[in-house]
Amino acid sequence: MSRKGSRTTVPSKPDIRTVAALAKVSIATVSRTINASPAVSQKLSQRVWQAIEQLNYFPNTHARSLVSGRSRILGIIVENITNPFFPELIASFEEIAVAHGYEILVSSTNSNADQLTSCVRRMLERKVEGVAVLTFGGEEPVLDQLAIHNMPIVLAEFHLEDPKVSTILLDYSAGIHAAVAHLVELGHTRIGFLAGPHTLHSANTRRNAFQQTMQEANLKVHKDWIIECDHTLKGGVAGFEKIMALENRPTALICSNDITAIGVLRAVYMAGLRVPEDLSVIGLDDIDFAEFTLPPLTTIRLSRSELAKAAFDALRFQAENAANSGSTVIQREFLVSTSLVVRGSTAAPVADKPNGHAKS
Amino acid sequence: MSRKGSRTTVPSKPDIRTVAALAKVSIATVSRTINASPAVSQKLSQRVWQAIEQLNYFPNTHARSLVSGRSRILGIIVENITNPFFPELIASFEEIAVAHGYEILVSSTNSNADQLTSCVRRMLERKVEGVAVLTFGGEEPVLDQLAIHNMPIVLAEFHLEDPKVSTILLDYSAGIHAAVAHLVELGHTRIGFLAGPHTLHSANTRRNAFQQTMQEANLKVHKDWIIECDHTLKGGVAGFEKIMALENRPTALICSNDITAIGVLRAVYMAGLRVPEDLSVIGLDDIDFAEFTLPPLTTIRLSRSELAKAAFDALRFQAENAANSGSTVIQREFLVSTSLVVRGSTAAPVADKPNGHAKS
DNA sequence: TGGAAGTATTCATACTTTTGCACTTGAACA
DNA sequence: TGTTCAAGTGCAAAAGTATGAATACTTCCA
Repeated sequence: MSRKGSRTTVPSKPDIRTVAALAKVSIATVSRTINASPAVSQKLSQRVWQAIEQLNYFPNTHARSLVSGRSRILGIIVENITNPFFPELIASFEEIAVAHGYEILVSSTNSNADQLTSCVRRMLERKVEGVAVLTFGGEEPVLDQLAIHNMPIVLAEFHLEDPKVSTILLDYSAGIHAAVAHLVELGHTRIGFLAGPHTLHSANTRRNAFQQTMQEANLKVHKDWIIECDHTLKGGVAGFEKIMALENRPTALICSNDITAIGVLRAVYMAGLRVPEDLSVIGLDDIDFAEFTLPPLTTIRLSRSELAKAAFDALRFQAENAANSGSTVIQREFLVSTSLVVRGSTAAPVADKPNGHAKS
Repeated sequence: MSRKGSRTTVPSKPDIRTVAALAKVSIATVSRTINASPAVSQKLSQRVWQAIEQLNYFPNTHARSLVSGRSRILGIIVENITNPFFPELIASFEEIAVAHGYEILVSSTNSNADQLTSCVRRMLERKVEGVAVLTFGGEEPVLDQLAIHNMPIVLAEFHLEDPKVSTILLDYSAGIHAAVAHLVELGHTRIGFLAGPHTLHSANTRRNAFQQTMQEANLKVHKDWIIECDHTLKGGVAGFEKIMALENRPTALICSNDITAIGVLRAVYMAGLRVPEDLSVIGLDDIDFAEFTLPPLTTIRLSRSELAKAAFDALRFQAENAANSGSTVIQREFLVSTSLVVRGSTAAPVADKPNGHAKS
């Protein structure tokens, strides 16, 4: 309705010109003031800021991005926002990003290739300055789309030979090592592992870390004691049923994620057995909920905030470097560690019979 | 580095000019083609689309928003993304928005006024076309910021007299009515309610709905049986402890949200009692997790997808109306209903003693 | 007082797209 | 053949900001 110049009754949408007029300077000076350019004198700067506040002005980000080529938006793609692991991650990522003046664009793929394609496309359209792909799946193919456009990317647990791609390595060994040590200390030697789907990088890394740790501890891992589940509650239930079907059962179970462990908790209860008396259970992730299960879950903590920070740093290094015509060598590998949180789902095994009916 | 004209080896970032050149038309025609203007002939349209695909071109959204004044971004502000209620809501909202060509900006306030201010500001800066404020809290003051800028807003359970503000009413009565009927049918007459904090609109509406339903069912509600909690797991535990401290206890408990109910489940177990034998428990929300508690939680379902749809519709009506110089009257009130989901946390009360030790 | 040497400010252009208006073209009609 | 009209295209001016180059203003010294 009202074009420029018709600043009528409503004080709506002041632009940089309005500010310039009020402060009696040129728009260039206003722009430099806002961007804290050292080329503007104290005196003027003050006058300009005063005008800005008086008008309640803020710059139009679209115009800014258009001319500067920088959107100050970061993308974060997760597998499924409904999985309690991710909201915490997103929250941390948002907090850090906002603190550094970035906006974030969240998208979940639901492990669906089409959705991934769609959100990669949308991020490209919005000209994000970098994308954190924290799906833990094997979506490399689609990532090419991003790489082609020379977009900074950060991946978890997957390495890609491209100068714009950074990697976050999750060091499970510390946490798993502590978990095994904890179980051994309690007297366990028969320790099983409920693995995640072999299509997930993270699941494989976790399983490998477990096997290596057990080897180092000189503990034999029975083949039947490593069971592939699907990282869901139902998967945990199914996994435990497979354990129950065994002649020769483990007395402790480490699960590839907390959700699976909670499924096991449920299944044990339904089978009329008890955790931790009849079976010790350890999860992985330490989602918020782990503290409130029955019994509270002993678990290997994977810090979402550390992960988020690593992802943000990786992206920022790239973005900032790109902005400064950059050719400096930048850090492209980040490490996030894990640790054990002992709660109520682990205890000493019953002495003799290893199949859970010992006490009777 | 490379200004316009230097389209070198790399086929990066084709712009509308590139397309126009390849299709041998003016950029205006390209623009009209993309925006499906009827003024462009079939023949040219085809040629243009071919060029677009060949170049893998997509328009610069920043330039678009700058000139058109429409960002095609919607904001959604939630209280805490870590609360399992919200991710589902966000996921639904995102799905609908993306399907309609909108992008979404998510932000959580963590019930912190500063954070709310900050994210309102950011949304204003990014020129979102509307904001869904689904915090269920009492943040009216800050909303002025949005209203001042003539921003379409949709609120849950709160009415604001502003033509740009729409409201979603949550109809708890259906669900609560069914819940009470279900309990009565099982034989309960002594029904308590664990309310949420009185500072939350939603908590008040829920409590009121409960009281009214009870009145209609001719059931007396003992004052002590309505206890204010804080919608957290710990709140549920604390609430149950207050119930236990009573001489005269209810045999069934309806909780203002699922998290509280899960806290009760835990507290009951710790007290050496059992759900549902010693106490029937009903939640509200039906978060994903409710299905997997021990026992599975009977709860009043509040459909997140319906809520998301209502929020999106409200915003779209406003945005579209604003875009078309609009003066048509638009719908500004939306209703979302609730329903009962019966699972394992409800059963007939024990016959005599109402204090949970009946069986002994 | 004239001018050099900085420093502070403004000018002008660029970023990419949309859109009102003007123009071309060909057909229909007198 | 000349005129009118409509449909289809193109031209050019926005939109709000950033920034290199050019100019105006200091300050200081000879």
